[in-house]
Amino acid sequence: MNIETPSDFNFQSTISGHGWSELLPFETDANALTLSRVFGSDKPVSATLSATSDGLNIESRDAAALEKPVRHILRLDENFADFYELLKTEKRLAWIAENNAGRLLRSPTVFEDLVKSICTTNCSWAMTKLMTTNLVNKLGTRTADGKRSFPTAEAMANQPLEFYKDEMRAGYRAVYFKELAENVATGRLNPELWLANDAPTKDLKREMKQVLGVGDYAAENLLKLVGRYDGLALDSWLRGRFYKKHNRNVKCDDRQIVKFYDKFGKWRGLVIWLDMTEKGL
DNA sequence: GCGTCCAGGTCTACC
DNA sequence: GGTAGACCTGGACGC
Repeated sequence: MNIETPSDFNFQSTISGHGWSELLPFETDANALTLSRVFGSDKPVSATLSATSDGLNIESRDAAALEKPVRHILRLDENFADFYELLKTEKRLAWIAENNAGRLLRSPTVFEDLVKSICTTNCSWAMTKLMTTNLVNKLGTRTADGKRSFPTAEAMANQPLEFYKDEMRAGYRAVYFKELAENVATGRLNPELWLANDAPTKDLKREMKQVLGVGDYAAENLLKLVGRYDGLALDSWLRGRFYKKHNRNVKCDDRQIVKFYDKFGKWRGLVIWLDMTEKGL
């Protein structure tokens, strides 16, 4: 099944724009230039996405039902015209609009992005991949072709604390996942509402930080994934890249980094991410 | 082989 | 509101 995509959509840029495509149930095929994953959990179905000359192909036994979640994860309905217009003020960032970069791959649910964001905190990327791989492979629903879905909050809530320590290898984060899953499964917390929340970003960020394990970095990363880019989501990796690219490889205060990107206003979080991930750095 | 450090931070106690 | 110290894990590194 083929679906239309915006004229400024770049499939490869979207799936390789950040590390999410490396985390199960996402899988990429560098040779075939495809993105695959299992959608849904009650009746999980596998799909493989690839760019075509006039849009995007969804290869799945239930492709029609997947158009909405596919549009969501690839941000096909998000408008980046203002962002590309703003970038015209800075010649060195022209490559972003030229490559139609900026759409950051996200999960079908905010819950999945929330769990994964916590998995990125205070550990190497290898550990993040290990934790998410363990979670999906040990708790996800298996499809007919042997793939696994991302587990539901209910499935996670049913697991004892030991699962997160001994099976997922989440260490001290175990209590975070257990509590989060129970809160979502019982309806005390509904992260999906953050997508349509029209409160000021600072208020939404404060709400996100109510979740145990979510601090400034994780909250600002989540804000980007729900379409708000005014937080920088500074972490050690991003700081290191900034020092190298813009400060002669010398450490500096976060306030200097914030000041550097302040002129990009509500898009500053996206600008710093793209600036720091520019090829050749 | 062993010890130390650190990585895509956060929480709590304390001031 | 700002800061110090603790916190799981596993890979990299030096010895």
